[in-house]
Amino acid sequence: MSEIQRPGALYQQVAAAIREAILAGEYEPGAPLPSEAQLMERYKVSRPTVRNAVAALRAEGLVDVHHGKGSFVRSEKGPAVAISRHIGRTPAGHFRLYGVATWQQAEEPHTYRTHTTEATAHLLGLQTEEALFGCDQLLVDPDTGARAMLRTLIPFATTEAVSDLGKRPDAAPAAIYAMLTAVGHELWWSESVRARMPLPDERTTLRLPDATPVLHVSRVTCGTDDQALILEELRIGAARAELTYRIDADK
Amino acid sequence: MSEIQRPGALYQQVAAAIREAILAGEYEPGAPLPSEAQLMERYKVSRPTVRNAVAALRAEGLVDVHHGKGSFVRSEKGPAVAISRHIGRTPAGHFRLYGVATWQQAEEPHTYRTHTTEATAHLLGLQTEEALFGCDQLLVDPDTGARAMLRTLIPFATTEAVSDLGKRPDAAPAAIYAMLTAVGHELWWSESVRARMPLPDERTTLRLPDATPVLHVSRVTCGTDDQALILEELRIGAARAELTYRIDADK
DNA sequence: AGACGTCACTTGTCCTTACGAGTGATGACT
DNA sequence: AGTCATCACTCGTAAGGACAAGTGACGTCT
Repeated sequence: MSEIQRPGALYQQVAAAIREAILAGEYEPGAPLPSEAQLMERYKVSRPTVRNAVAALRAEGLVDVHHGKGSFVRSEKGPAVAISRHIGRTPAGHFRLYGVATWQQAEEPHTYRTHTTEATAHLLGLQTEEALFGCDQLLVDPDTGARAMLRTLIPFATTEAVSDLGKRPDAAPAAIYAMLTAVGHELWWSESVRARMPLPDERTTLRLPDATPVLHVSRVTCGTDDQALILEELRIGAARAELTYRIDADK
Repeated sequence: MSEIQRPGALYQQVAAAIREAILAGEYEPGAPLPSEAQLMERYKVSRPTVRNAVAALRAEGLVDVHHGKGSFVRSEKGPAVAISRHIGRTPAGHFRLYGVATWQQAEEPHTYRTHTTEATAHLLGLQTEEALFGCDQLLVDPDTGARAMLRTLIPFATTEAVSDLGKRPDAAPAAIYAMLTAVGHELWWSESVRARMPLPDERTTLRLPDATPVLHVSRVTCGTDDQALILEELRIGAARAELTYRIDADK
């Protein structure tokens, strides 16, 4: 390393130098970094050290690396999709879920039967091992190409009360809400938002770049008697999406 | 590698083998993995390959490594703190922000003067380079030790209308809302939630483990005339926290 | 002109070797 | 008994070499 070494490990010094250069605008977003050979030459370090430094920047999400081409400054430009989790109703009385409503199914929905786990039972207010309808969908935003995994879990108690639902567990959320309202439910929702690193299969199906977390949203839909009717789980790459909420103070 | 090699790189095969063992419950959460030397022996690979495999599992957040001790299966047990972003009002008319309200300041708040950037100007409905009050706080949940960074940005226009606010820009959010309500505002909030990997300084101040994203919440508080009054930005490690929202359909 | 093979460049993988540094237990010395 | 040095174990860092694999351009052959 040619510079004054402050923090500690060599590769961290190299990483810090490159990071500062990026944040200082020395390399434009999308522009290529020097090749590994050039970085070895510039900082007088071995290739493993250079690779270690670049790996650190990769883990921070600052740099994208393409095999055979080079390393490039990630062009952030913020989330491409704003998913509004605010739920409105059209004048005709139909529900509108802003954002996700316009998405398209990337492949055939997969419906199946399963049962509650410890986590899902708690959210739905049921015992464990109770039977559920399940439906997994892969959604795509045609404009941006952003992908999302949507899982809908419906207790048998709900489908018994709403016969249409048992026939169409793969219906769009808005349609499901309409069915529930048709039988007299006054709906409200409870959402919890988490973020974590994707598992390998999520990385591939959502087509996630390096170092991009997934937003994991669990929405429990409740009816008039405050009983949980449906559980929806949405997973989406956080690099491309943001969730928006509108909140009014209780009066 | 002793097993049949399917995917590709050796280290990925090793990583996959360990990952499956973890997910199959072969190693309990919190239990130590075999040491690097033992993994070299078991899979007949070199140390760099073993380290590469473990690094992959680290990046997935499956494994925690402690220098001098060993590698351990991360004990997830879900988020420790549920931060309710639902805003209620006490019978006396004071605001309550569930969750964050009980947090304590970990160090002295830092107040300063700054100006709007391209991003903040858009959220606040202002031009760029307009003057702002800023206040950065580091909050700690005494129960769980979870840490959060809270930044409050207040346009001069807001402090002029609410004289108390100019004197106490480091006030707690609930107190600020009370001040705004006292001058006749009917408040509502617009929040956007994103997740990304932390920058190095965020990693240290929030004391984040490996491979944990940060949840980044931007809350714009608006008054009676739907004009933006305040921008609050909350950053918190996603491994320990989840955000919860209650949503009612428009009627 | 077009198709295709080659070549130079890039990053990816894997090995060997060596030493530094944190941790905890063991055991000797005071 | 208590204190502290030592040691064996862990992971961390760094260097060197070698070859595989993806990419794009250049040049040749048809």
